[in-house]
Amino acid sequence: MKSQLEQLIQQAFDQLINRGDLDADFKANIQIIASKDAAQGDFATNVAMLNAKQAGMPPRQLAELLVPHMQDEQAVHKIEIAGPGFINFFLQADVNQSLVRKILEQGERFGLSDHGANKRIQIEFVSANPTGPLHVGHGRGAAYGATLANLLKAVGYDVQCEYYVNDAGRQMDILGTSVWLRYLDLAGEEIAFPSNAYQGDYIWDIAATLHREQGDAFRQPAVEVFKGVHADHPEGDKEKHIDDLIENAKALLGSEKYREVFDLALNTLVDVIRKDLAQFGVEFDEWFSERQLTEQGLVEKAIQTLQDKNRVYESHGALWFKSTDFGDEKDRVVKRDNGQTTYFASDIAYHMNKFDRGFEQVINVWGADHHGYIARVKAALKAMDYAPEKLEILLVQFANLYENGEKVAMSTRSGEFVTLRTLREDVGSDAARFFYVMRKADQHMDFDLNLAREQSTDNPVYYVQYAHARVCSVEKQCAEQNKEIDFNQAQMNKLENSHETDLLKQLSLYPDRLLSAAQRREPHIVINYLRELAHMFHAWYNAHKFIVDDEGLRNARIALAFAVRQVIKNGLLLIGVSAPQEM
RNA sequence: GCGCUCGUAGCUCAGUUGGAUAGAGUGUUGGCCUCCGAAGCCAAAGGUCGUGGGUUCGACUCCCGCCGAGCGCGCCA
Repeated sequence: MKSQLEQLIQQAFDQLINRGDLDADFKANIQIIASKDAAQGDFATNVAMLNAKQAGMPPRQLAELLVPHMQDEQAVHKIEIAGPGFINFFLQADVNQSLVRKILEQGERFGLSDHGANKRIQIEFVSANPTGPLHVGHGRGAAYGATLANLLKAVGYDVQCEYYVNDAGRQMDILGTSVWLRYLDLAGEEIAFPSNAYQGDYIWDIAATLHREQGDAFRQPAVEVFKGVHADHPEGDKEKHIDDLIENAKALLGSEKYREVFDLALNTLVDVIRKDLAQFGVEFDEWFSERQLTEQGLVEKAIQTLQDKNRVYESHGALWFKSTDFGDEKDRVVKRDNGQTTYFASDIAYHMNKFDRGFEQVINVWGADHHGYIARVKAALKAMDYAPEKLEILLVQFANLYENGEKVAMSTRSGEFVTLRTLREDVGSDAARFFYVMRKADQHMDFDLNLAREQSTDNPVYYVQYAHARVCSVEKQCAEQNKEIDFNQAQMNKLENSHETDLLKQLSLYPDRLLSAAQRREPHIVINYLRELAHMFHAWYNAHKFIVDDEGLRNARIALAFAVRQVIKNGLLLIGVSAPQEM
């Protein structure tokens, strides 16, 4: 409807230009909004004000000139000029009535569009280090990313979901060594477990697997393991302590066995993460390995490319990328003085690789604590002559958990964190997905556990789901009362009370809201829409009986109720929440 | 100190990218089941949109200062 009105307005401007009322090079700026108040029609435009200056006349005068040229649109019943120069459109009543049939025909396809023109777009999200199970902070990124991916698919993009597995680097060495130390403990060695190692119980589990499958094959005497190792905290430096242990582990085990322990830990955790996400309704098309970048020489290639373009220099034995030339606040090391490439170097190679794989648009969903990296990654792309605007970095703020009015304290390293699994088992997948996406992603949010758990009126998830279940219940009632549902008998023009016209209008807005949510990367728009729709439905349900004797009215109302149910289901599906028949 | 994000009802948050009288949920108060599911509905009350300037027909929205909050500023990942 909006685009039809847009055309109508453009035509009116064209005619004014033809008549000479406006200059030939006049370019109209057109905006249309859905009116909030029924007194202001169904849609309104502010074109008269927006273009008044360019037209060289007051807004109201421009509006008076435009309106006579907007008469030949069937769907429009009445056009009014109001206030400082708003033009309000009142639609014919039957415009939205025919919409109900359209929704019922299109079913799950209602609301979808081909706006994205099948453009290839990649969205990378979660990408948590596989050093432990996912926690509730990752959950928000997972829910947000998955919903955004669904939205982009819904409006016609060819979407690929990717998880970047950080399976290289020091953190992973700490993980492998943590497992090995626990294993040594199980094998009977006296082990003082480092304060900086991973403390969680899952480390014990992996160690136990290793011990069960390999017996003492990986055992080394504790004296050797701790030989020449710096003291741990608080007497010494915990970072040096763990680094020394890693060195000893590599030396004592040899590269092959070390890799075995490392891979066991890695694979176990990636598997745990994958299953966690799957049970949360989040699936990835690709699990992209960081290690693979190094092994295939892509990191070296990236650095070489920068070198060829003269974007790097040496200083203090390290290799620096001159990112300040591209908007970063300081230059960054890509290769350390010990010859190792940095995480940032991998990231450059990774992003090059994304575009080399042919994606026209790339989206990264990052935790907000990473916002400092945006400038340097974009700088790298610029330096490589890739278009930095094709990389979109969306930030997700952390969610603070609240229970009984108190903030739940969390810290990853100490092992005191609430896992995503725990949350899901606690409040349920539906509530978790709904709550995470309910708030704008770049805002801090308070996640109220008590509320999410609650199966009551307070909980907005149930509120929306309940509307869906209620319609299902009406359908059942019809069967029980032997009232056959026959939409051919429906007299849609009998839907004339304000609840019904409000609902019809709300339904008509769905495709537009979906598009807007996708374009703005703001899935919470869909949730707000569904809450509004559910509220209008509940109000209607309370005010009017659907199963009435008048066959024409009864079928019309049931048709409308079914349309509402369909749209609620479609919307819930997008955010990964179920639409139950009963609850 | 510098940078990023933010400040809207007692609380949690929206506000259609600058539009008409700033909204919803929750909480408080009071109503609505002989009726298709009360996990619902209706009503009241609650605001100097942190603050002071600026831009214009028009500002919660854009610009600047100040106050306050969170995050980031490694040859870690």
